[in-house]
Amino acid sequence: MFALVDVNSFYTSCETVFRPDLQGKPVVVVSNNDGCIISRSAEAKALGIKMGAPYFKIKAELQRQQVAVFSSNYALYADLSHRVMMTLAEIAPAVEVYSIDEAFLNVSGVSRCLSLETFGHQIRNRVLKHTGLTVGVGIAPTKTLAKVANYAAKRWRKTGGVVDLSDSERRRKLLPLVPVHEVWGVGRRISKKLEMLGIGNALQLAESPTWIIRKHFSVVLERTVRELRGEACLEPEEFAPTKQHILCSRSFGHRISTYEEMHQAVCAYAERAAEKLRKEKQFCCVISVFMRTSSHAANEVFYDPQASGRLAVPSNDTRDIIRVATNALDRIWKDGHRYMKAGVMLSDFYSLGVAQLNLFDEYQPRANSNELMQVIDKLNQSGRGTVWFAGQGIQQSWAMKREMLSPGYTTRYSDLPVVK
DNA sequence: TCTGGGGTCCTAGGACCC
DNA sequence: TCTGGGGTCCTAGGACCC
Repeated sequence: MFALVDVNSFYTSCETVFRPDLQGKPVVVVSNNDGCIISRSAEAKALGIKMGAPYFKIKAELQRQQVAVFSSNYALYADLSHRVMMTLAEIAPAVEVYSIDEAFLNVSGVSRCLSLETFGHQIRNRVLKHTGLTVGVGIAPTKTLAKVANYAAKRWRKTGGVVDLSDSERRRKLLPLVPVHEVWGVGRRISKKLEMLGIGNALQLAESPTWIIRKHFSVVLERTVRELRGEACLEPEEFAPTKQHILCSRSFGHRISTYEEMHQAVCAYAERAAEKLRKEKQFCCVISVFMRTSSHAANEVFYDPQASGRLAVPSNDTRDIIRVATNALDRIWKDGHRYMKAGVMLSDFYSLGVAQLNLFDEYQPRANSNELMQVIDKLNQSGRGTVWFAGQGIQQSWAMKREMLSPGYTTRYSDLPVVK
């Protein structure tokens, strides 16, 4: 039995926890670079503000409606997320963190002690008390059904934020009320196709013959259908699987047209990617770099090249990653464009000890690499950027825009809230 | 002027092997 | 008239998730 717990309007809720004056008011959070809307409070949703709307297009309207706007403050969200997950870990037998604001709990066996619904309310109360955040809880025998239950818990007030779908009769009543595009794993394209086949709600999807699904779609949707019927296809995951790729990419605060600036950005992203790689305790062989101009600029040529390079020996040393990344950049750089974004991707990972050394390898791993990287990571641990490689520059005129950033309430001493 | 940043999995098609 | 049968690996692209 699974419980899916997720925080209501996570990013905006994080902001209002520290701004009680904004509770009950329309609040939104915009993406990196103050690009588009990525989180809305219930009041903002009620005003009809759309998810993903470009901020610059609706700025005037937001002002008129007196909507509070915040730049993304990931340091804050990550910290509150961690607190939520720790709280869940105290109550539940097993917690699988699924995203920054969601976790699947394995609640098998709980019903022997107390009703699952009661358990759901205990979770809500505890998280609210510890973090000031409100969660929804959906309980069911499969992950997909737990998602459906969670949707219902949010959608209908009278549920009190907890829905238990362990009873199959209750599922038969609820599933027809759930539009097919709200089902986990059914996105825009698939829901459109399903609707053309006359499948409009979750019950109709659950009752579709498997061969029809396989004829028109892939095994992924077949699994979804089985899960909706109550047949578990997705296991609880005890350990987070190791990543296949690590990507660091950003849009720039303004368009870049000089090689120097691009070189700095690629160095900075390579450095950050290497840091993530070390955090995963992995080593990589392949480093790719991409950059692109705006796809929205109608009268400019769209240019989005990509190049990659390979290390002979797997490494997670920032110096190796930067060397290959800048080398790849040199192969794709072209003057005369206004670039809006770039990124560095790492792939082909190896764990410590399993790397295959090249028989004729003349590059031996760098001496003391491990120790040096450890020192750097430790220095940068609290508040990024204590030490860095020269390549990424000091000024960083291209750095992303975050003009409405809230304080680091829980991650920075100087920003601690003061009670007067 | 101005449109995020991460990830996953699956499939099809091509190159290549015997 | 007519050209096997079975694989693997890689890549690009498409779908989805948050």
